[in-house]
Amino acid sequence: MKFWSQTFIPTLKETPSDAEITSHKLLLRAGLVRKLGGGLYTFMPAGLRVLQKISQLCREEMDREGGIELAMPHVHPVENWEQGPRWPAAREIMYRVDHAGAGKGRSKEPEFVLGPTHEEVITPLVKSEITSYRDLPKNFYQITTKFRNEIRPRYGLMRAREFIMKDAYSFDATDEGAVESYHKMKRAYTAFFNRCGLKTISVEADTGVMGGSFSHEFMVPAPIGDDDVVYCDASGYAANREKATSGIVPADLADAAPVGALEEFATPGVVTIAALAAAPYGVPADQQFKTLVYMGDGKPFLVILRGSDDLEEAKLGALGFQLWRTATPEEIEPVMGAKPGSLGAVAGTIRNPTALAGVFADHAIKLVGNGTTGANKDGFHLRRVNVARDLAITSWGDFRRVREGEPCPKSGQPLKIARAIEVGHVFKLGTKYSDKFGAVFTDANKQSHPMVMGCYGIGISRTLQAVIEQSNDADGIIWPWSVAPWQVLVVNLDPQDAAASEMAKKLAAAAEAAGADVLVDDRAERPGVKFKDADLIGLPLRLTVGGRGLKEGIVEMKWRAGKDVKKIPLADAEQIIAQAVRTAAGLA
RNA sequence: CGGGGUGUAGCUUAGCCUGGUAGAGCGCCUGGUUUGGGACCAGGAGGUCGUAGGUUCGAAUCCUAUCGCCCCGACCA
Repeated sequence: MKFWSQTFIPTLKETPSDAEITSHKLLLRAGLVRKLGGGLYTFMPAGLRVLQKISQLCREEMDREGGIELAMPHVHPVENWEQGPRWPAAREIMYRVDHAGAGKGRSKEPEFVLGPTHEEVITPLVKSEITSYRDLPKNFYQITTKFRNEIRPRYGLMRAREFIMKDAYSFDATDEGAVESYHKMKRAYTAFFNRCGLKTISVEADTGVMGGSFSHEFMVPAPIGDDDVVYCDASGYAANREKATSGIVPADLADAAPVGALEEFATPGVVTIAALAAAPYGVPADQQFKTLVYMGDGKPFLVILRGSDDLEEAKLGALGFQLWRTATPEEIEPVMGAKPGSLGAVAGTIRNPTALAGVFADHAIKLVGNGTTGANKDGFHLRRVNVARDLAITSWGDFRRVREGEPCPKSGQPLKIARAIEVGHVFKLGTKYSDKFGAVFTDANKQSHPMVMGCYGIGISRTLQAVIEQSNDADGIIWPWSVAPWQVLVVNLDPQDAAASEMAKKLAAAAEAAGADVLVDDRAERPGVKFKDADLIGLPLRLTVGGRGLKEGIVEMKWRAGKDVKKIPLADAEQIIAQAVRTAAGLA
């Protein structure tokens, strides 16, 4: 048992002004963390306990599915990253570490980076250590601090520069094996989040910088989330908005026959979809083609969408570029022949079509059939543009952003969209990393193959905050039994009184013997302060010992999540408490 | 990086517009009274007003720059 006076739980009556969301406020007010700088937090004693409990649950679930724990360095030689498949994209989020005296030496400046994840470390390791199919599959994991130079740290631990993550890497001999490893991890994640008392939904996700063939994210629905989840209750379809599709695009290209010859018309000053939709032109947005110019690994390419649709930028990842961004007007004009606002993809109107890396069309433009687009001549547009006849399309894809209410691709029912926080992510990577690093093995037929990989992350510190975000009330945190810093709080209202202190210790010992972690509030504070703090720090079970109760021959028992205060007779108290603890632990 | 906001005691903040010796509440220290839901009385400590320039007889207040932090957008567990 721990006495409050012997540890350090600096609670705050007032909310620090730099916290905005509930969980961040409670982290600070309950004395769980303190800020060092933007996205940098000290875990205070109680916060550290929660972190350790969550880590332990994670460890147990990983081990259950065959995970093997190890610990890799935080400082990585930059060469590992230069060799890896995602250096151009990853370098921007990595902190660089130069050794003392860098730049003074005669040879090339050694350079290190702080690890944002560890594919570039584990893959070379496995390459040199594992060469036979007999040693596969393997799944290595660790729970460590990760470093990312976040563009914008925010919401306390939700998006930090330095955070705790569980990362795992699976290596299989076959694709089927990799799929099996992937499902084991999905299972482990589901079990882990359940044990943390966290309601999550798993959604299809974009693979992003990671690369890889498919992935799922574990999301906690919350209005402050960074992601939009698109879902359908009827079919169970759920996907990150970056990845989500809708059933809105059934049209066949053949249905849209040309309706006449192309015609150019003057549109002085019209540079937006909305302006062309307004009088005097009156071309509805969904009858326009929107032409966007992007730069992919240094070369321009076009994306064509319905005028009424928005681009979902993450979907451009399917095009195979390492890096992409919107093109600047200076880059656009020499290629297209016009400034943004008058652009189009009609073959023959593009000034320098050979400069383009491709023209990529969203399926939804089939719904337009014949529409209006820019003439690649400032102040002019073209009408009666036919998709099949006039547009110089390299390939088709899904690039549009899904909107709420569009039909579900599975059930046809209206899709819903909700904000959510990503707390876990599983990727099937394939051989992207093993190819790059030469992580190969020899099979039974003496043939050499690249290992098939997967990688799996859980934001441990983020999970901690997500639990608070999901489990609190106006008075403070309501910890689930499984991750509470302590599970039982014995409030001694009269710590100067020997009998009360004796009883408090006795009850604490009984709870502890039954398997609970116990905190005893022995501070010389007024009762009001102690009750307020008890609610704020949110331990699941509260026992109250005071002179008044002792005179009556009772102590009080109250669950943080409930309202009832039970008076229990002193004679039965130890037994009742032990029973309550066992029951709660059994539920956890 | 773009847009918006903000910086005054450990915390929450007033004062700034309209320049004139920096105020309060909480917390902290001392003494007393209290004692079952953030007590009361009396006394006390604590602030180069983010930093640097400038304007002015005089700057927390006006101007410029700079830094930190918070919020909105693009990236991530």
